[in-house]
Amino acid sequence: MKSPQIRVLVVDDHSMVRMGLAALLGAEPDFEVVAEAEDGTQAVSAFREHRPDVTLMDARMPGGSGNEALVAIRAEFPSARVIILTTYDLEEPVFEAFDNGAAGYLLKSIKRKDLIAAVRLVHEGGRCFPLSFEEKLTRREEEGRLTRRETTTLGLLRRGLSNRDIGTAMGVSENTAKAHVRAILRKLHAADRTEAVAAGFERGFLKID
Amino acid sequence: MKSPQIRVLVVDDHSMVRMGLAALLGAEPDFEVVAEAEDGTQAVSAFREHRPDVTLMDARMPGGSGNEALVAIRAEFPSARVIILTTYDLEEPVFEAFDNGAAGYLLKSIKRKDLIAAVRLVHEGGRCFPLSFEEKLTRREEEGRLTRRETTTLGLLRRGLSNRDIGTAMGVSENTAKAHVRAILRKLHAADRTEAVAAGFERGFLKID
DNA sequence: CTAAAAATTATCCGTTCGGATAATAGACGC
DNA sequence: GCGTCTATTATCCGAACGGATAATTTTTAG
Repeated sequence: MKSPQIRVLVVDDHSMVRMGLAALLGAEPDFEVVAEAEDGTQAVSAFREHRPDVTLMDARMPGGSGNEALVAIRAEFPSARVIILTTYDLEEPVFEAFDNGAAGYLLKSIKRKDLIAAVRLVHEGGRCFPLSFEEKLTRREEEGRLTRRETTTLGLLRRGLSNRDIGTAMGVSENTAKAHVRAILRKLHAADRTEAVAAGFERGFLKID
Repeated sequence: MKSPQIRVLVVDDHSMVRMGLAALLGAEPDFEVVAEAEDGTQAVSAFREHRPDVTLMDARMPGGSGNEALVAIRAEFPSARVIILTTYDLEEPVFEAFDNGAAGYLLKSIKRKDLIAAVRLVHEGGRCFPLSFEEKLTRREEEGRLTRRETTTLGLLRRGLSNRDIGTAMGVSENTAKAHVRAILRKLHAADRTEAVAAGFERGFLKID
């Protein structure tokens, strides 16, 4: 081992993805997968034990999202470099990863060459986010993100609740619920609550299951 | 090669999944990954050339779903044994795979041991579908599947169209559109069009992107 | 060919929605 | 302390929605 190794932690609930990543990265002589984890809890433990240079972590896992594990790891190790991996390019999870101090965000469809380059870049202190990310951040600032109450409201809209029932469920008046719904429609550019829920899924505010 | 090899074709747009599957299957002495493909078109070509015993194919790929490739392959090779792989257990894609003659349907979260067993089972002529599949099939028969027009209508609901606009878009009257919407609400057990769209995503009738 | 399923249209009616508008109060940051 | 953001509430009103019901035509399947 004369050249400095890049020590990588791989976190994904799918063993086939973990093995694939290990195979992809292992082909590079200066890469070393020092540990694997199946969920967020294991990820934090594994990070503590191995202190990897770079962590590749799936955005969605049973028992805590990748973003939760990211927060936990960076709370304990502020200099941790974590790249979030995802299947779909939904903007909300990217924003969360960015806000939580991720070093990068990559689609699982990335080609081997680009993956290697991204890990090297992050190892050297760089960050890698989608090309279209800047403009999305800009638009997010212009239009505003959904507030806590609006996020709750969107979750109730999805369940088919009327404004009245949303008010009851949230302990506020029907008029307040209506105000939240209108704010959602405006921010998501939706014509009605139905399109808002669809946009919620498309942009990652709402998740299946 | 004294023992008969099980020749496998792996189809997935993610190279890390292809490599992972190859690694998982390659560990078995009587398994051989004879080809890989990145999309449906390549899958059909690869099948023609290699005639694998079992094909493992991702349900969703750019340029044609796994189900489309499944139909194409089985039209040409009716005895083809194809297992559809998917990340989420959405019922509609499972139904499609079943209807199109898939030999099985597996979640990507499957453990190595179970994957091996499933491929062996399929190679021997068996079929593997989720345990909960029977009852879902039953419920599907009771409640009826969405018709072609209803599926179209659901896609327009998602876009935020009113009944009137749905009628215009489909070249029918507003009353007809309303009838389709009501049929959708009944079949999906949705209180309103908003919950119907959410159910559409959750059950795989609607897809992100 | 015939029975079942799908597609089409319509009316009535009470409920809900969404736009426009405005005001008050608490929290947070600088 | 002061402005911004969030949360809350309210009213008015036309448009849209969803339930109930029923009939006709077209298509599909056996």
